[in-house]
Amino acid sequence: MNIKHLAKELELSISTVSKALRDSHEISTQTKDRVLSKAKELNYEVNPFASSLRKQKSKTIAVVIPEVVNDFFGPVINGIESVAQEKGYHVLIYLTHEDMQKEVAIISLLQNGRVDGIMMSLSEQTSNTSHLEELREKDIPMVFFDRIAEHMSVPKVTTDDYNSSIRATEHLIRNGCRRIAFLSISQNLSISNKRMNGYQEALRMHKLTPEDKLIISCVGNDAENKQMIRKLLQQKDRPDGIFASVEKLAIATYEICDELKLNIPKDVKVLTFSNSYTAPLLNPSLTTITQPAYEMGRESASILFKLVEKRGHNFLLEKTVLNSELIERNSTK
Amino acid sequence: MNIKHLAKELELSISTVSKALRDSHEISTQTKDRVLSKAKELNYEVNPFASSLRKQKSKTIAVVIPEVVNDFFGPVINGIESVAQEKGYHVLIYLTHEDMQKEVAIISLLQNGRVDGIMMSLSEQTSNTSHLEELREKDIPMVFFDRIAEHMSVPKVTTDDYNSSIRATEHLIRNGCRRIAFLSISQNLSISNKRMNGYQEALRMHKLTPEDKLIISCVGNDAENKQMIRKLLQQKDRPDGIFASVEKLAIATYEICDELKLNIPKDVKVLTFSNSYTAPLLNPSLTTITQPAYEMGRESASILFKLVEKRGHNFLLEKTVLNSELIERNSTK
DNA sequence: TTTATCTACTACAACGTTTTCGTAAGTTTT
DNA sequence: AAAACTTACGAAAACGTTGTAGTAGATAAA
Repeated sequence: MNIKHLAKELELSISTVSKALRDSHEISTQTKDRVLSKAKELNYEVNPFASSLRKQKSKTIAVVIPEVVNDFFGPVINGIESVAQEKGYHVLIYLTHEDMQKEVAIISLLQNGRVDGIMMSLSEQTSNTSHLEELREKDIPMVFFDRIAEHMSVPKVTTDDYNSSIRATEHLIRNGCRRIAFLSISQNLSISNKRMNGYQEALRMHKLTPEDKLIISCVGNDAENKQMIRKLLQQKDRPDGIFASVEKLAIATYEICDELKLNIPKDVKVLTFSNSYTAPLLNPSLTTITQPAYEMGRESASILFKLVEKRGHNFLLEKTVLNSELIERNSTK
Repeated sequence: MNIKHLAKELELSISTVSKALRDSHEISTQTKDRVLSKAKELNYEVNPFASSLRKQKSKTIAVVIPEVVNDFFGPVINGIESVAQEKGYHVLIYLTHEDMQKEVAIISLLQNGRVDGIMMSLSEQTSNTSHLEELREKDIPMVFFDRIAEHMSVPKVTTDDYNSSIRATEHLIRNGCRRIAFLSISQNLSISNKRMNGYQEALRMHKLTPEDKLIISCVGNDAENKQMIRKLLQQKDRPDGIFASVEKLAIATYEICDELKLNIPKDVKVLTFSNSYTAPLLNPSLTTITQPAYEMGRESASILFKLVEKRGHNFLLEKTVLNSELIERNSTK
């Protein structure tokens, strides 16, 4: 079933049918009705490739993210997908698995017009962005969210990582912590640095001197990270507070505390960025900084569609910052 | 940059260039080398729409699932994506949000050849499958996973829901439960029914009579479901064991127990199907039946690709069953 | 030497749309 | 009544590939 067949059935030209289907003013109402009903009868559907080829538009966007097994990216995708569904767009998903090589390969797949726009969140390992600059030259609209490339002139949607980290650190200080460790992930990642800067600033504001050895760079696999946390907590002058920059490090901390028979929050208070809905049910319930993940997906997708639908909107090159929420629970009591 | 331009630069015909790019034996090695290096130099990439239009293949599959904010579908997508990446396929994602109307709309989008194959898991609300039969007629390869349509002759990948439910129920009985409630989701869903049947069979095997009022159908929203669980646990002859068929109902149960000051596992033991990695950290740690989600994604994607790549493989119309694991923790001690 | 077989290329017709440019009627304006 | 416009349609040229069929020229077989 193609438009040619449909046209023959209707004894009309292909052009007329095409125009009728797209509700052109050049076609009379009766003809449109005839065409539409015949199309439904034969259940004709336009061929997306022919259409995309001709119009040079794919009605598709790509979402490039590190992983999906994660309480943050899940709701983000949800938000993106909901906007896409409203706008009649399709969503391709690509996972980098925190691997820069994979990220480069994926970006190179997207150079050829397969998608009208790209939403992305960088991998932990991404240390330079030349692959993205290259994409930039092809003029494919793009939006960064959460894990952004700070220096690129592309719209960015983030949360208030710096400020919420200050608030979180102050919360720990207020609840009695004096030696607070920070579990960081990649130093490539803007969010990791922002969060760390907030942590350090809060310490300074409260006359506590930031110590380098209290900043643990957890860039390895799960087992390696756990070993670093174990070492940290086995020291004689172990920290009395732990600020994890991502959820998986807080989970690891819980496991290590269990192993070392350290009581949370008595021996050490724990707090993390997390969107897990099981945080309130953990033992003890976990204090979190929770990001508006769904809204972030919706917001960044909306920006992308504005960019896609009318080019040259350079005034959109701003940064959108959404606020995270500090939810105090028993792990910092 | 298209193949025409590239051909002109090389002073070759379009056909020659096309064949050289696709490593045809008709082209000499020197010419191939020239073409490849020139293509790289001008960074030419083949237009996917022209190619798909001509070849009637999209190198794309669709994944249609109820939601993504969920510890089960996350790893499944991961598995699917990893196979797709190996095979050079693209992955479109569509969320039904457990809404049959949306599912129908999405399926109708996929009728037109946009994808070479479809992987799907039904929505809770899907009560009939006529929209899928229609798709079946178009001869688009399809694989069901987890939430399958039992009666359709399409390859299906599931876990051993019936058997693992028997094991889980027996575990509760062995640990002293005599009045075990089952929290079911949609009665449309094969998995829900299988799980319930396993539960009932285990009761019978142990001479416990299944009671209808101990089967709670949680088909509403979160608040409604909680209300049903609250009512269940407020009865004078409340159950001493709860078997939740999905994780969200176990979480709700935890919350209600907290509210009603009921101790898990002393007052009531709780067990659920779940893939949450925080289950061991909950208060108390949660006994789960854990499905091999990642493997399920990989397995079903592999089957789909076999179907896509060589049609007529009707011997693949089997059902693949993977085994879930019962992980005993403190909520059933 | 003639005929058959390769080798390495090219021309061209699809694939199914969309859109520009015509153009016959019919309608309105002068 | 001629000129100018509208209305409703159709022809045909893209969009960028791929694969079939064809063809020179070279080599091998008869």
